[in-house]
Amino acid sequence: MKKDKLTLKDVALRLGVSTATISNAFNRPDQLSAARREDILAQCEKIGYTGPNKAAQILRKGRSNIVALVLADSIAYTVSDPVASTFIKGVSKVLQQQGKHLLLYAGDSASILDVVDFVDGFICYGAPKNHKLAQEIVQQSKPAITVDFNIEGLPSVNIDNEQAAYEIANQAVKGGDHVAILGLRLIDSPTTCRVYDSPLIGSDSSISHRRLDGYLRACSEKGVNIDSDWIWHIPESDRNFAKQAAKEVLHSHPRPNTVLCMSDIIALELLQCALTEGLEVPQDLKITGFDGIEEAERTRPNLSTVCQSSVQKGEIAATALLDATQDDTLLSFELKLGETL
Amino acid sequence: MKKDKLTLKDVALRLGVSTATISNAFNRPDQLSAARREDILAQCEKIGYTGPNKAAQILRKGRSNIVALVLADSIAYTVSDPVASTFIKGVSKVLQQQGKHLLLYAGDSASILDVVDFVDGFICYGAPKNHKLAQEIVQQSKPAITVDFNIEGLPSVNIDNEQAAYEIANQAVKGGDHVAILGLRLIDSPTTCRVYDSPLIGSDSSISHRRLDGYLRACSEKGVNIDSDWIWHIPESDRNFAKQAAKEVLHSHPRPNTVLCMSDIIALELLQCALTEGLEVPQDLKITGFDGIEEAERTRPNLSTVCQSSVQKGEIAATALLDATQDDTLLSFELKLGETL
DNA sequence: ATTGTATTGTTTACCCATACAATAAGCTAT
DNA sequence: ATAGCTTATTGTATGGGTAAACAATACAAT
Repeated sequence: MKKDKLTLKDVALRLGVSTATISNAFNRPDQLSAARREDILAQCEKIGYTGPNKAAQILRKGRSNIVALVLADSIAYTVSDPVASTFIKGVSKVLQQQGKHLLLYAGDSASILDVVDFVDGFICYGAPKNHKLAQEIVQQSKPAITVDFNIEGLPSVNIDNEQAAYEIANQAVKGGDHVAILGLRLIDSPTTCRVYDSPLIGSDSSISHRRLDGYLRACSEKGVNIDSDWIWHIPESDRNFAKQAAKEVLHSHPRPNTVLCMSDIIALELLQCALTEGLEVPQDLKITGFDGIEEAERTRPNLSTVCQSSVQKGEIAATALLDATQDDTLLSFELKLGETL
Repeated sequence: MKKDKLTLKDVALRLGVSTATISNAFNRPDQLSAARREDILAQCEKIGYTGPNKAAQILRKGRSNIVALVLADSIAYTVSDPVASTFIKGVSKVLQQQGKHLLLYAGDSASILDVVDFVDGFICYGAPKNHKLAQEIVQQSKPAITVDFNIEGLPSVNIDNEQAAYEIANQAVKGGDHVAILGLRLIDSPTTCRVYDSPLIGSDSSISHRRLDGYLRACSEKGVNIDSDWIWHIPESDRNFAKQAAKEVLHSHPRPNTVLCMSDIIALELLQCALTEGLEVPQDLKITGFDGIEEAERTRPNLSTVCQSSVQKGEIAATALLDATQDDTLLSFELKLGETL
């Protein structure tokens, strides 16, 4: 079934040429005559040598063609998140075109040390749960790029979250409305809860902060005040957490008539809860989402939300990484005004 | 920001011990005294040596802690498929527990040659589009395991698709019903179409064949005949392809009153089309799915389907791979009788 | 004092290939 | 024929580390 793998040396011996020549035949066509090169490749094919050992190449060349995608959370969580998996889609498309491979790296891992020596670069999607991880990545000399968050020293790809949140809130909120916000990762709590006076987590540039700022700016302009009692914290964009928050909002007194949600998943859960409880949307309750996932278009009523192209984000991020771009990229977004307003 | 990376040799020189000792301090605690080991590790920490270079370790040890997950299709497609991404969830959970890393590998790639030298093993999820790929993997001496398909020479993880299909069909089909089947990857066509007399693709053990066999057995037992005109081919479990097939079925004459779908995605598209067209489910149309995805529980009416735990499948596959299990694993399934029957 | 046995640390060969300098061969111009 | 220049090929140092064989030391038992 399997003979012990041939090495470059074996082959060189067998063909009576130097190892350098075999290596050149595979890697640097300009270093030898075309005739000999073809001859060598043909012979290799015949004896079953499929090319230089990749592990050795990684060591010698210092390049593996592997790009690590560092996710905000666990892999398990990420692949089931429609926004994140769409992002991966974009990334993988570009990587495949460029002959690169994709290593998924959980953002709650202890350290990147066990891959940093061989991966060609890092794409960091969303602030890793483990802050140390982000720090480690900055320290490295490997190319790296961040998406949906910023960290001093690395280029980033993002939309203007503050502006996007402002614009959608602007569409949703009317003077005199009673507004609640269902936020993502606002405070340091593993469970869904109202924010109250808890200190906000994450840097000021985190997307949640930016979105919150945008929401508040829009409300403020309409003369609507939002007390932190009416801001909910949801630990991750998970349906169950979202559902719990949704129920709390709907059962709170007085019930808000407008709810700004920091993700479509959250908004859809809220929508479903509201319908189940017999509320009329948008008459009794206006809802906005964020992201523009496909599912949000299929619901009845369909969701009003901020659409950003996660696929494009992935493509841009991967391209920028491979090109070693140093500048931040600001992507566009657009509002989708659906039937929940 | 970054000093040139320290090597084991540098450190050995600096600490005045041999490289082997430093290596042992990191890898084989039993090879030196605890005191010295701690001293060395402390010193390393102090001078900023974080441990042996992983690229070199991969070459020398012949092990990388990277497992390649070879997907049936492109990565882009796979991550957006609920079944596949749930599977990844299971795989990644186990790998992370074991300190392994996950490399996503597209099943339509040209070859595995560019990773085979360094990955520790392969998990093949669904028959790769590129048949050569599967062949290559069998040829390797690396551990490998297949999921949702079989290939001579590799252990597999699967459910009894024939029996599962038989049982759900058995619940759905009554004597005198007019039954259609919406099948997945049955023939060699890139578009949705009726099967007619086209030759079936894939081996006899492919899940689609097994499911088809199960459906037909159940129908046959009820005295229901299904002509191949009433079997549709859908090239992949994609919503658009599914929708197209759904429409064709609903507009065909005479319209079937029972449709057996080889995936929940297909079934849900059919359900939505049917409702949109004003049909009553299940009065006018009975529908069965396959897989048991979450979304199928949330629809109204919710779907009758075969539930298999993709997470578990992933866990089992990863575990079996790491344990180098050689036996096939047959997982259980269960019927969920929802409101579409 | 001598031998035997653990324990600890070092030497050395090896993992597999690539980059670069050096050599050899072929050719032109004088 | 010789110097000078290309082009094709090879020798060798290097990438960073590990495993197995080996040497050295410490200590107990004889």
